Amino acid sequence: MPYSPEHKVQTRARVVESARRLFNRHGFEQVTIDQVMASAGLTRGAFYHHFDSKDELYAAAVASFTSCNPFAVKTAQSAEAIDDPKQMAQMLIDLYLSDEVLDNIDMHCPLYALPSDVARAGLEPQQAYTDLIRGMRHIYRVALNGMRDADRRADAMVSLCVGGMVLARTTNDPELRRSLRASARHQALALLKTE
Amino acid sequence: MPYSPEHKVQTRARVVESARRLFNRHGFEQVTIDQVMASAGLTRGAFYHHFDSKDELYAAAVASFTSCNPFAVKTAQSAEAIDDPKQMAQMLIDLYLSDEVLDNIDMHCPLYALPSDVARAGLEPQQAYTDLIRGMRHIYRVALNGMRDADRRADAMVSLCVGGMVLARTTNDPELRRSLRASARHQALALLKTE
DNA sequence: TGTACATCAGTGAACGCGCGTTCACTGATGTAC
DNA sequence: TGTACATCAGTGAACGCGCGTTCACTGATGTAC
Repeated sequence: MPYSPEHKVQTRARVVESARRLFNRHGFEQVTIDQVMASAGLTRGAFYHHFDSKDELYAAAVASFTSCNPFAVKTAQSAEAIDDPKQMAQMLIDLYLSDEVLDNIDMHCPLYALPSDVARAGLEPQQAYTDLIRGMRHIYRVALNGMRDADRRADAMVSLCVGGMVLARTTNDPELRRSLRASARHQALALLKTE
Repeated sequence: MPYSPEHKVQTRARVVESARRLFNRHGFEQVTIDQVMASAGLTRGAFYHHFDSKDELYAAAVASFTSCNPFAVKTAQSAEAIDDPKQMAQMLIDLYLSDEVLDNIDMHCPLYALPSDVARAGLEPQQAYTDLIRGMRHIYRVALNGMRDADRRADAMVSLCVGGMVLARTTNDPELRRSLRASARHQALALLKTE
């Protein structure tokens, strides 16, 4: 029994994490297996000891979005236990649309990092995205609990956050990048607070 | 002087239109020159009589977004002349987030059809996107003319429309697709109407 | 404790296909006479 | 009006590179004795 049983598991996790980062930055199709393996400190050939195909790597990377994404469902699950869900939602909105996150691609949420890639991809990535969206919405629903139109407002807050960041990433005009996110943030916070 | 002078111009336009449609549907990198030319009723070799490279085709296709996009700047330019800008904005919101448009990929606005592609692309596509965003925002600004927070609200309306459609395209859950767009629509209309 | 062994993660050369690009050619068209 | 010609849009075979995948191998590791 060569190598400890966790050895392979850890290596695989390292490969998936490299893939997740590279996919987030460059998109699925633009990233090669060589790049992923090199980024994990390995060479091409080892890849097929861990995955049957590149498609299987998509699935694994996308599955890891849920747990790796800094804004993800994890947070959603503990949202109800937190002292002040409203304050938590406010922090999430501020962080999500912040300069700090926009300027650091590795922190980008997959929801705006590769939406058109996922729209064209298979069922598994779309399922993972569905979970992400529901998780984010859940945080806002908890924060709005009992208020008028809570569900509808939570939906709109998700669209505002993701829409603001998607658009900011597609334009090279600094003022437009700033303005869109500031307005999305302001409106999302207004939906959180009024009445 | 073989062929009429417009012959080449028309052929080129046909190629660009094929490219625009295919890019909108599959993304930049997933579409081959063979596909574009076949879709325009030509063969591979003719491509290089019209373009120096595939990159030049991106630029041409993206430049054509502005004029071809069913929601684009064209409309924006005439918005001020229209009888009721508010009604026009409402129609745009309803159409933009409608089932009819979601179910017909060729009608999809590039803003949500290939945002992550453009975020990774060069300056020209991003410039074309900047124009599209400004054009859409302009319609809403005109509609909100004189109202409190008009600019901020117009920004938020753009993020809501694009965000709602981006998210709807990434999930395969019918109820989530419906809910996100309905809420975005409701909230955008509320921003248009209140006070 | 030390040594031979079995296992299997990792290596890197090789293969084959697809796609962007090139190029020698064909043939449809407008013009000159 | 009819015919020879020049032009150049369009053709399709060929090239070369990159990338996903395969495969025979190497060598690091834990185990048995």
